[in-house]
Amino acid sequence: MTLPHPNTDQISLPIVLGVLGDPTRLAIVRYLASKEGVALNCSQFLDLGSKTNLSYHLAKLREAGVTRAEVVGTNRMITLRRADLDARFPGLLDSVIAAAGDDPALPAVGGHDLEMPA
Amino acid sequence: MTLPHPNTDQISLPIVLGVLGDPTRLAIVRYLASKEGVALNCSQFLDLGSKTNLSYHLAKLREAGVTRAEVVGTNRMITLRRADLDARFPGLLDSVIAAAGDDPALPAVGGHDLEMPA
DNA sequence: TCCTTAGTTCAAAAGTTATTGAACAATTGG
DNA sequence: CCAATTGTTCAATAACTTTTGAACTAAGGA
Repeated sequence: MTLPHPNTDQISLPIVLGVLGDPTRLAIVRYLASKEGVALNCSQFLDLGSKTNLSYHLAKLREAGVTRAEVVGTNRMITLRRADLDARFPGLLDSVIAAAGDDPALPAVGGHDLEMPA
Repeated sequence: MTLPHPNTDQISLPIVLGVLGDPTRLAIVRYLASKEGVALNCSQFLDLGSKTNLSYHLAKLREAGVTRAEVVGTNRMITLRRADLDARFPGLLDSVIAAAGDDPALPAVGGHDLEMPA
């Protein structure tokens, strides 16, 4: 009952960039980064799309090696693979997240501000 | 006879990431970065695809704001918009180029090594 | 056991992107 | 002017991506 993830050395730059080049997925990553250390389940992201659609986007992120999904009961607890991404592409994730933080055109999760925890 | 380019403030993060999430375009950017300061014309990239196909990819890069194309006679002299990208997304281009430099799976231009000028 | 919750899978539809060749335009040099 | 060079545009096609709803699985609680 574990989901498939690429090893760190299998993470591919063009695939990661392509996966992040979608506003919904960028919003997911941005939100995960703002809640680093906290594992979130899929329903936290329902603002960004339908359940089916999120399942699709979260699978893309997982298969690209951007996120990790752990099965806990009926939940998938999702985290950013920050250490793996930093090891493979130093500075990339930070600059993407910083750039995304400045962008008012990107969708956001919840009504809640990204900086303040609920 | 000038080609359309976005202003610096119109450069969009998801569009830039999406555009860089293609091996051919990543190779173009990597090669431009290795020849920074030098303006290249399209035929320098013919290793990466047909003339038509390169015209397509170079247009994508230009429209995303990643490159600048200046019309000089029948040539388009192409440069990286490094200063604009650095201003808009600090650190992003550097980390992408550094990561791409490590990746043996990416296509390369010419037989020539990226580090040594011809 | 039955119901609910969480999420996946499947197939279809819609939309987008990449690649190709043929035709075209603009400039340069003879 | 004529031909060569450089690159674009167009239409077609192929391939991929995104989105949807309906059906499904698996775990947990009453």
